[in-house]
Amino acid sequence: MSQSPPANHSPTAPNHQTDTRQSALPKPGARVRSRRKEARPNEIVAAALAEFVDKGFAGANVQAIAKRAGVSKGTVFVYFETKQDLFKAVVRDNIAAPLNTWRDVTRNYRGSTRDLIVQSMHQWWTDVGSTPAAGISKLLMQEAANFPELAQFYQEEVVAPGMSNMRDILQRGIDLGEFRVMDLDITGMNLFSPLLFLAMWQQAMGDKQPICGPAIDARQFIDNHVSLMLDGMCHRPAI
Amino acid sequence: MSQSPPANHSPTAPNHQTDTRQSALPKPGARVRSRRKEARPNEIVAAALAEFVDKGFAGANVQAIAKRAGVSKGTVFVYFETKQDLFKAVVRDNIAAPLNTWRDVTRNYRGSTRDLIVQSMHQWWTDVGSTPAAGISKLLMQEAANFPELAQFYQEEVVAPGMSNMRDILQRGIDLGEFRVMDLDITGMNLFSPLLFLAMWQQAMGDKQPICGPAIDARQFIDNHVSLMLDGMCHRPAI
DNA sequence: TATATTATTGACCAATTGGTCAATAAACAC
DNA sequence: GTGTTTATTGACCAATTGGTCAATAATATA
Repeated sequence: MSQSPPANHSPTAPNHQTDTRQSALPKPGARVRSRRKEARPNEIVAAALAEFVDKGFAGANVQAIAKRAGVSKGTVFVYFETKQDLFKAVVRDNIAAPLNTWRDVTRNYRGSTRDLIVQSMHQWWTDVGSTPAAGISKLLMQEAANFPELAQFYQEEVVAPGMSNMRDILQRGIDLGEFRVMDLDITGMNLFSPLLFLAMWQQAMGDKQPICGPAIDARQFIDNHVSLMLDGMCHRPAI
Repeated sequence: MSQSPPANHSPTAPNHQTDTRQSALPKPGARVRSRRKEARPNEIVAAALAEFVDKGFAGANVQAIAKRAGVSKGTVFVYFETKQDLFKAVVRDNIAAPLNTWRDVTRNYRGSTRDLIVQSMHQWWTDVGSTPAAGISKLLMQEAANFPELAQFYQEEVVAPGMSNMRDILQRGIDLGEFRVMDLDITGMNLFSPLLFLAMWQQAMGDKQPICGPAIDARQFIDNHVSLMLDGMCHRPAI
């Protein structure tokens, strides 16, 4: 039996939990063939993220991914059985990390819920919305129908916890007497979706004039949005 | 020179302005070959919309599009020079119509701006957000980078007019003394993006539990959102 | 240094698919 | 009917590409 090469990957899902976003590509100067078994998966996943976000699943070219990772196409298939597996790894690896750090902001926060919301949103923008990881959202929006299991994974691992976090924040505001009572789920979506939309939009349009004229400034956008959502657009009598 | 077949298409852009969304597919019963020169482009565009929205540009299969349209692959290439041309036609044809009818609501409206906003948003949801045409947004979000000219077209023909309409509405509210002064562009985006997001989300996730648990009801979503944006989440003293 | 191990490679294969075109069948003119 | 026109077709081509695997070069070991 030709039980040939490294066969690193456990049957389905290799677990390289590392945040791939800033993993360096291999030094280009070196010998023609370099051996970097440990580092390979992350390098490949990082390269694949860029390619997939750029071209979508079907449009992405494995050879191009390999090139970005400084590796031959064969190597890619050593570490990932199929293009689909690679895609799944990309999604999985880029989803977990940011969310957890984001949720930590909510717990043991001392100030007003208004400030919590503002800070939490800025935090999210810094950690996710403005990073390549935001491309995952754009990507999944397109590919969800073709990868139902990934869609469900995303649902469970990102959407549900995210919504839960939003609910916690809103409930906190209600409990502290800051907010009036409202539907937590829908309000959470109303509150958060503009941010998500902006992130996806900027992923899609890049530096091309986003929405209109000058580029949207995320900080201004968030501050304005929170101000509207909390105080409303209508005139308010001075209290 | 073999100047062979129909050569219907003007060099670049055939102008079939019809709304393709409900154009019927050809009757399946009939002869094997039927000749329907006039109807073909719309049928093909309609079929292509579904396929492109489903699979994305690269993932879409021309043969599958042809099959959906009840036509052979060759016929598709009679009416559209390349797959890219077909894609452009799909985007162009599904963009123009809805927006105009939407803007008409704004002009000569008599009631309060609050009601105008509510009605306008429900209108948009009925005419666009809940229809297959909303898939175009999802589609462009993914393909914009690969079709810069289409992105610009979308920008000019949809985004800019849409934003302009939002500005008009907000300005109306300010002029009538209903709203406080605010940044029209950013507020317009804040106000509208949740709807766009919901439309794209439902396009992506279909009937799979959207966002959380039970399916989001668009009407409730819109009403809640408007209520928040106008009155705010914070307690208001009774006026 | 000599030998064994294994990560990496690139030539190769098979399947897919965008696109072509001569043949054909439907409509039309008479 | 007969002949002409033309919309439609499906076999076909060439290029692309996901995936394979024996050969190879980098280590590890002795």
